[in-house]
Amino acid sequence: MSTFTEENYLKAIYKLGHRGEDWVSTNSLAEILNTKASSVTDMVKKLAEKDFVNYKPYTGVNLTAKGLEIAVGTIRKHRLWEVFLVERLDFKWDEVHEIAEELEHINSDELVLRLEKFLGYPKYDPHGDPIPDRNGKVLHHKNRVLSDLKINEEAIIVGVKEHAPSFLQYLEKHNLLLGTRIKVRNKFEFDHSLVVEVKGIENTVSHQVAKNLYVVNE
Amino acid sequence: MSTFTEENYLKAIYKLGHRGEDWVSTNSLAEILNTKASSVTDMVKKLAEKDFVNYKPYTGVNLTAKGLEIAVGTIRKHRLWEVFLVERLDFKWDEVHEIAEELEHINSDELVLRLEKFLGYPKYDPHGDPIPDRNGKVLHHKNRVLSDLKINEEAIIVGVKEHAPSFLQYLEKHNLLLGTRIKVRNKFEFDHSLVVEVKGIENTVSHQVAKNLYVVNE
DNA sequence: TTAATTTTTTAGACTTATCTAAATTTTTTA
DNA sequence: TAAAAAATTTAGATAAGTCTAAAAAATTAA
Ligand SMILES: [Mn+2]
Ligand SMILES: [Mn+2]
Ligand SMILES: [Mn+2]
Ligand SMILES: [Mn+2]
Repeated sequence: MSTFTEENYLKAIYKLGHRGEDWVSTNSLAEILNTKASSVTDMVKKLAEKDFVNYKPYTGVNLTAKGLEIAVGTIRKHRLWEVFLVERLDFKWDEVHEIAEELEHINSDELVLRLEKFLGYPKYDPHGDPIPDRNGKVLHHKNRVLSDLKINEEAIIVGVKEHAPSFLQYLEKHNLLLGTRIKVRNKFEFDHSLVVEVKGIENTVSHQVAKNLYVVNE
Repeated sequence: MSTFTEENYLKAIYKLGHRGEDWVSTNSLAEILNTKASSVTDMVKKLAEKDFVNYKPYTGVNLTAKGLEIAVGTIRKHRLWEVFLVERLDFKWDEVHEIAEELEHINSDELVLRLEKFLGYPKYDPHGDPIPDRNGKVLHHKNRVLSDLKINEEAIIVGVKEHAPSFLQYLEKHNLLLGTRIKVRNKFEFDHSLVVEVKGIENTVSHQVAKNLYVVNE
């Protein structure tokens, strides 16, 4: 069994671990968990004690198989609940993250399985993030972002890298929702902004926005 | 704001307070909260500090308006989630209590309102218990139990006083689900058991069962 | 390659919720 | 109404998770 706090630490380690480095630093964890480095050191020692992480002093931590299972399971619950909130309770995609942060810690395997069935076995959450299956398998294929596209390339928006409500609201206002087909009309060297065509209308998009939108061709 | 633990204490005080006494004792709380009397004493002092309860040493506690609001709000959430689990996720009525014990602590007013709407504003939970409305109003009218009926009286089962899964499973096996019309055919002085007619079939029911089934005439 | 800076850990303290054992108060019994 | 029993509170500890301040280690810069 794992607590609310432990699940949040494991999830954070998972997310940082997938940003490239194989050892996640104390400081980076402290930052995304809104806590202090000294608290993180204490906590990761306890997680190592329970065999959820490997901990090397002054180097960092990474997940054991046991820790990975909990982290992915928690993310699976988070994303399934987000689908429920948006598709069944009519929440907007920028309103669900905080609530899902609580719901993800409800522990009942049966509940998750039935929720998943009720929702029709969704593959992605409202932000385009893949939902791990019951065995912990996760699809990973969102490698390109809008700013990677060349002039005249066409693509479809499939996800967001940044999840801040303000960003999601911006996308909604500018018709840049998931599933939208876009074409790059122009790119500017100066500030890396680009002009995209959305439903026949041209729009200027900043680099800040373009690098946070996942796209696929066709 | 109130924590998981505080909400459980307030809910317990509410339930015990509605069993007659105006002051709820330390020991009775310790029993239903599966904790020790000394822990309860510590906790109720903190609750009094926050103005959730009135506390009189050696006498007991009762809820303030603030405490009552939290208690009823928590019960409201619990029962709405139970409806969701049974009606939407196809859980059986004896499987939902433990999960609802966790879900009831998710704090988002918006979530509760939308869940209630999604469920079609149910008035009762799967065990026949009334769901408090958004203003904290609760319907209370389950005064009679099966054992109160006289011979030849007819009634409909509308709720259970005991919520143990084993009792609920017993009722299911014996066709004594909510909404069932029954008629008392005989009553035995000796052990207070009674014979009831259910869908044309006669069944013997123990006093233990009969006193835990809420009924209404007509 | 020493000095300065940054990162990480340790030490000691605090809060919440719990426990056991002992003390105190209330209730019951004789 | 005094003694016995039961209920309740207090005292002192513990575990989880957090903090600040200080020490130690690692990294970067001169
Ligand atoms: Mn989210
Ligand atoms: Mn999401
Ligand atoms: Mn219940
Ligand atoms: Mn119920």
